[in-house]
Amino acid sequence: MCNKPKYYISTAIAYTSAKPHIGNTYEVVLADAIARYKRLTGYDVYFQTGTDEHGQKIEDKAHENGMEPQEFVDNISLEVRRIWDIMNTSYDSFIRTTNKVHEEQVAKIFKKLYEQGDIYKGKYEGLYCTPCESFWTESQLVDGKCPDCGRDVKIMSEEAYFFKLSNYSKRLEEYIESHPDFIQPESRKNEIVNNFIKPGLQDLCVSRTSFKWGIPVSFDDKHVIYVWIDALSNYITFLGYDVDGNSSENYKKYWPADVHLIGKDILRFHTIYWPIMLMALGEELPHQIFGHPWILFGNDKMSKSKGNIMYADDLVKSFGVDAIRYYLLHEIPFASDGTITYDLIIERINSDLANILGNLVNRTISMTKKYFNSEVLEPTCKEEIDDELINLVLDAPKKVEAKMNELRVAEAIDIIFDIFRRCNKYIDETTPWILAKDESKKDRLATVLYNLLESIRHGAVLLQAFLPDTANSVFNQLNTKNNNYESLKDFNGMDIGIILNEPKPLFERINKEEKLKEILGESD
RNA sequence: CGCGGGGUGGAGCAGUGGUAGCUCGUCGGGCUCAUAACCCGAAGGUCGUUGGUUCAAGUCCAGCCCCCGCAACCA
Repeated sequence: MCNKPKYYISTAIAYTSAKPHIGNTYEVVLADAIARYKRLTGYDVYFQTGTDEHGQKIEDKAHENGMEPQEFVDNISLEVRRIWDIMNTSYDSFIRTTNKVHEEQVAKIFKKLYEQGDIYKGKYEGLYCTPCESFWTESQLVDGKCPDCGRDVKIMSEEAYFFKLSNYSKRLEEYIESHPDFIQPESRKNEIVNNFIKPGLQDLCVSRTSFKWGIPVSFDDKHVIYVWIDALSNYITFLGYDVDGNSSENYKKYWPADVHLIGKDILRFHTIYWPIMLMALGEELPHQIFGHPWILFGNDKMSKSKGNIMYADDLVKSFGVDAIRYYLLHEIPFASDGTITYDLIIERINSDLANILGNLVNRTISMTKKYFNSEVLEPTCKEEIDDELINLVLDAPKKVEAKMNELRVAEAIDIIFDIFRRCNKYIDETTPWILAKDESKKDRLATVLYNLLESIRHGAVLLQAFLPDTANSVFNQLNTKNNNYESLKDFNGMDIGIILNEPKPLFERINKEEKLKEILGESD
C-alpha cells in the first residue's frame, strides 16, 4: 500500500463570548467541504476546529450571567460544537484553549520566546475609555471619543510584555514574496504587505494585567498571556507540538498546515504574528492562509445591535442541512462579501436543488420503474448523441479538481450541476417516453436510462464532498454502494440487473409566501 | 496625493486585444417521464466617464467620478 499524501486544514477557533451566527458557521462548512473533497480524492486529512475560551470579554460575560468563566465557556463551547454537528461537519478534532496540555505548551512557548529575547517587558500605552475598560487606537475613535459610549478617552499605560516583531519582518516579507499563494485572496496580500510590513512592524503586546481569565505568564504571575500567543498556538499544540523537542508523530506527520481558513478580519494575525511566532520557534510555516469574505444580511453586516443575525440551527430547522450547506458553499463569492436572505435561500432551493437536481433524479428513477420495473439493464444500443453527455460527465472530475485546488468551491459545485443540467437536456433530446411506445426501441430506451442513471451516480460521487446527506440519498435510491472516486474514470459503475429503490423527492419545492410567513411568524 | 480591490443587460457574476457570455428572473413556444418541474427561443447591455495607443479595446495607457476593503492589538 502506498502512503496517502497528508492534508491539514483548520478553521479559526470560535470565540466563546456568544453563540456563533451563520457567518461564523460558514467558515466551518467551507472547511468541511474542502476536507471532504480531499478525503474523497485520496488524502489523509486532518481537519481541526474548536473554541477560543480566554480573555476579558469572556470574563465579563460570565460574571454578567452570574457564572464562573469556566462554566460559561463550557456551555458555549458545547453550543458551538452542537451547531457544527448540525451542519454535518466532519472535523477530526474539536479543540478548546482551556485544555491543560494546550495551556502548558502555551506557557512554555511564552517562556522560550522570552528567554531567547523575542519577548521583552515594556509598557503598553494607549487611549483608554475607563467606563468601557477598553483601549482604542486613534483611528478607531469617533470625533476623538470612545466609539462605544461616546465619552472622552485618556492616555493610559500599563506594564506589559511585547513581542519584538521587527527582528523577523525582513524574513517575513521575503517569505510572502517568494510564496505567491501564501495569502489568499491576493488582494489581501497587498493590504498586509503595504499597510503593515513595509512601513515597519510595531511590537505586539502579548500580555495583560487587567484581567485574570487567561494562561498565566509562568515567571510573572501578575500577567496573563494575551490572545495571540494563546489562540494561534492551537494549530500546533493540539497536534502534539512540544517546545522541548518531544513533538508527537502526529505533529511530524501533519504540520505544517496546508490551509488555515479564517475570516478576513483576522488575516493580519495569521499572516504576520503567526508566521513570526513560528519562525521564532524554528518551525515551518503553513502553506496558505485563506481569508474568506463575510456574509451580509441583505446589504448589512450582521450584528446584535441591528437584530439581523441568522443562526445556522434555525435555518437548518426551516430548510434542512444540505439546503443551507448548498447556499453557503455556492452563493458566497470567492473574494467579496456575499448576501443571505430568506428570499434568496428559497429561490436557490427551488431552482437548483428541487428543479435541476431533485426533479432529475425523480423523473429518471420513475421512468426506470415505469418502463422496466426499476431494473437497470445493459446499455447495448449506443448512439452518437450519447457521447456529448458521457464526455461531459467523464471530464467533470478534473475540472472540479482544478477549481478545488484554488479553493473555488462555488465554481466546483457549478461543474457538478452542469452534469445534472446536461442530463435534463439529454432527456429531451432522447425522449424516452416516445421510445417506450415502440417495442422495437426497448434496447435504446434501456441505454438512455442507463446513461442517465450512471451520470447521476457520477454527479453524486462528486457531490459527497458538498452535500453528503443528499449524495447518500441518491446512492440509496440508485441502490448502489459504488461511491468511490476511482469509479469516475469509467462509465460503467451502475451494475446491470440491480433493482432501483422507490423514487423519493430529494428536495421539496418551497412556496415562498407560505414559508416566509411561517419563519417570520415564528421569530416574532 | 496613505495602500489595495471594483464599477459589464432587472439581480448576481465570467470575460487580461479580434463576432459581449453564464446563472437567476421576465416574456413566448415545445414536451408530458417528472416535484406546475424539464427543453427551446426571445427581449434586455453605447461593458462608470473623458481622452489616448492600435487595423482592432470591456480587455492596454492617462485623467476624472462613484462604491468597497485595509490603515495595528478587534477571533
